[in-house]
Amino acid sequence: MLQEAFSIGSHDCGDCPIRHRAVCARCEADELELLEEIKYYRSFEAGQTVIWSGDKMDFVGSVVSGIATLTQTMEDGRTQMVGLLLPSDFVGRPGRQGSAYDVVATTDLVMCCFRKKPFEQMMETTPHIAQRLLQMTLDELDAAREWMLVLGRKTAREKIASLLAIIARRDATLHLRGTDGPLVFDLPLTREAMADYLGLTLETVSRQVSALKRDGVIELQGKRHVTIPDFGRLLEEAGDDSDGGMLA
Amino acid sequence: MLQEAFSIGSHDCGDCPIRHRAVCARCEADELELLEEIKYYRSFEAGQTVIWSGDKMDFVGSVVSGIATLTQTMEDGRTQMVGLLLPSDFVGRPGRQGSAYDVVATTDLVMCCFRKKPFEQMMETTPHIAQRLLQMTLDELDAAREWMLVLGRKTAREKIASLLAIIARRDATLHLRGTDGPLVFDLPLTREAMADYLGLTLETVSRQVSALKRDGVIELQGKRHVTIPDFGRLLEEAGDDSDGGMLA
DNA sequence: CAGAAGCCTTGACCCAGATCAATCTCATGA
DNA sequence: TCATGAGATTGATCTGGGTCAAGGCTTCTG
Repeated sequence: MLQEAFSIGSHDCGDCPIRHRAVCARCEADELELLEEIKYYRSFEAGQTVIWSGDKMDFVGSVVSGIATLTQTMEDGRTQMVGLLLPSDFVGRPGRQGSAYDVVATTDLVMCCFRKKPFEQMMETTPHIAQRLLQMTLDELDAAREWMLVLGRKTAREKIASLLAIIARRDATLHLRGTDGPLVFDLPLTREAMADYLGLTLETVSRQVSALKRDGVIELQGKRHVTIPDFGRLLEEAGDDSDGGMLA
Repeated sequence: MLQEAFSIGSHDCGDCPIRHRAVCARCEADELELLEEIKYYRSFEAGQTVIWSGDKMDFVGSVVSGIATLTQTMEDGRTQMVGLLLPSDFVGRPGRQGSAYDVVATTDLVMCCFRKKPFEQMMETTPHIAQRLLQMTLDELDAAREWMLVLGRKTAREKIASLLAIIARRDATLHLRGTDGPLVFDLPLTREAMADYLGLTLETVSRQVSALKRDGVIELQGKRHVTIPDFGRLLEEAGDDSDGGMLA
């Protein structure tokens, strides 16, 4: 648990099959020592706002445990979720002033933070870190662009299926499982949060979830426990034979 | 013109008021010398595909002149534009294998390219470059996320206004003008391309452009020459008092 | 100059998803 | 135990934007 916090982001070290793990002793040893000195922890309760849009943001950091959402809001209240932060995800922009989004804790949340100034200085003396952050940011950019396709061109049913596929895949890789057998996981989002993610209303989300359940694409125990009997089928429903990279 | 090619991306050097310029002698002198040795040029005609989704991508580079689009396509043909590449924009992902999108030249296009391997080696020995790329990628990520709000939550009219605002602003800053007086520029996109950008059909784009014209928000000479008499009014129509950062 | 090919515009109609509203479920706690 | 309230579901109805279709405007080409 403590170990996780040493990571500055999702994992991707070449031949290592593990991605999205919060820690990998082999390739992060150097970062670990460097970051040790300037790090500290912050905890948030479910529902708490971690960062307000427009905040100064004097730190960067990564999620240790829990889930947070990244949202943008218009003056009239319309909101769009633009990212989901899961354990090992990085928050903040070295070299930039403020935040453009609200970051809200969806569950209880622990973050490992680094004061921004020292972190930036460290980036200059440790090229490895800048490159690592670049890789992570490129991944996020790919994910955001993939999501643009979902938002712009998919139907409500496809949107729901896409979101479920992404969460299911991420959950599976996080637990070092493949996507062959049935997948079981807990939905970390309310219907309303899903709607904000998908550019829909919560009623439409509810209807489409019910429809997917009725059609046997998913099974529900309660409102949050989801079973995907056939992941390939879900991908078809998502209109997506390729990868659902969001959160990747 | 040749000078522009030395740049590896949009400009942002602190107190310098110039952004989005392709070159800035002051702060890029070091990059210039380093990159000189491994760069070469490629030209494309309007309509040509620069990179196919899935290509190996053995180079990275930046746009010198002309415009290209970044698009994703579903198997059934639905397409979503996920980015617009204007002069000084960077293309490619150091450290990554292939491209996830199609890159298509919208106008005649000149790119300044660097073979990927040497470029990556150079990144390791020249931390400045990785950091610069990180800044650019963070900007792109912000832009992509801002666009997610447009795609997910805005009406057709607001979408059109948002796109026009973004192009107008980028055009103004590129020519070192403010956004106070009337803005005049050429639309670099067909109605169909706009539709692909906005997640709409070309008919809806046409209707809403006509409506904005009828309501005096924009003026049109021909189909492509646009005049924005009041930029603030346009931003209101976009549902957006803050910045339209896409392409920023 | 005529014809053709690309774009663009406009109209008529339709439907997926929004909106409005009622009800249900279930966890919490007095 | 029951009241409370936050989420979720479901139904009825409406509407913004999609779909289909018919021209219109330019720019090439022969």
